[in-house]
Amino acid sequence: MAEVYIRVAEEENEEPMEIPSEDDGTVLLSTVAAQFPGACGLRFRSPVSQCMRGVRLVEGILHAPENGWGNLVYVVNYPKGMANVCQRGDMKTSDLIVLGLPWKTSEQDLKDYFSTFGEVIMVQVKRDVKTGNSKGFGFVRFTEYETQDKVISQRHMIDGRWCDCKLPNSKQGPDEPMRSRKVFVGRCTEDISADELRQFFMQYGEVTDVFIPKPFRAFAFVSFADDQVASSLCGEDLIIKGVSVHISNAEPKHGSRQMMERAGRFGNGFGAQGFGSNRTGLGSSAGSNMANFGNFSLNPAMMAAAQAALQSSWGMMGMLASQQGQTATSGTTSTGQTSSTRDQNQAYGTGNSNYGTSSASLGWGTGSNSTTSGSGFSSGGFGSSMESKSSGWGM
DNA sequence: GTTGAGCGTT
Repeated sequence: MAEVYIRVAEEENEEPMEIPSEDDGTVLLSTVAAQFPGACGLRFRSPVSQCMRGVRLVEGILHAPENGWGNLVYVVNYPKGMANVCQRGDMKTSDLIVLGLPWKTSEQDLKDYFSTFGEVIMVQVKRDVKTGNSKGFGFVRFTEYETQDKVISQRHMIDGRWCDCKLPNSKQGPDEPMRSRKVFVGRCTEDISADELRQFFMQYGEVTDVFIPKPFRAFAFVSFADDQVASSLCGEDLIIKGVSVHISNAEPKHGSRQMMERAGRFGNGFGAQGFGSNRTGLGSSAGSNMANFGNFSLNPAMMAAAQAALQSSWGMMGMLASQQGQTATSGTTSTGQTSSTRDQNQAYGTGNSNYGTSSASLGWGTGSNSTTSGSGFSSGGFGSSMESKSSGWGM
């Protein structure tokens, strides 16, 4: 079957957009989502029953109804609660970090490249102060928010290497609740590509990042725009390309700096000792069921509540934050997928597909509570535990 | 083979 175009619209009566099918007549959900970000499926009104019908979706692939796609208008489905949620961020531009630059790339190169997207107001290549050598990353800022959005949503071939542009850690939503939007995908096989993972998981909600370690290690990470989507999948065994993968919560990445910064803002050295201890939940050490943090302690009731709320350590941080009457902050910075390791020099966009975060300009609820402060917990007792090795919460 | 790179001297 040859490629055809099918008509897709946001609503039944809106003007449809034509999107292409694959050679075999199926349509990729990712193709739909490219035009309708966040889409998780399609439906159409059956000429026979006059009812809305869902289009069959298997692992990211939409299959035509019995008599082909025809001339019907297909309506986009969004994960529940997701329609129209998108655009509420403040539409201001901010610096974007550009990761993966070739050593040789200059600021002029950057400017030349990014100017093809829109007006550039700043570029930087970060260099070693002594040697003047590029550190392999830089920053760029655009005039138009639209441009920024576009640039974030795709990968970039700059001087022969694939680069990712994203919001820098310092700009990442400070008011986001501290819940993980990322899941761990265990038992992956090598033939499951990042591309396929994205297409597959898209059916549950907007996917913002896919990470597959290289070399192959039989697991992956998938990030969603919505933490509820992530947590709803945890514990499930899903079949992808006939492979049963296991979904669990992503543990805090070791050695993440932004979380340590965050933890600092809570006015104490939390991140480390007690809560950090992975897998087992609260690492309340031995003996008493009073977890002791220096001269601050949690009573058993709090511990119980925490235990209960605890799918991942995130719950705990959230709880602690709300104890202080604050919204917890998230340290999420999905590390974008960058293909090669630096020194395998130029694995030029090798097959390994990686994505920058998708456009997801999910507004970080503007303003509101300040993240500083910390009255609640300061107590001088354990600020020092910061350097403990379990202290990375950043994702 | 079940837990990930890299984030800014102002």
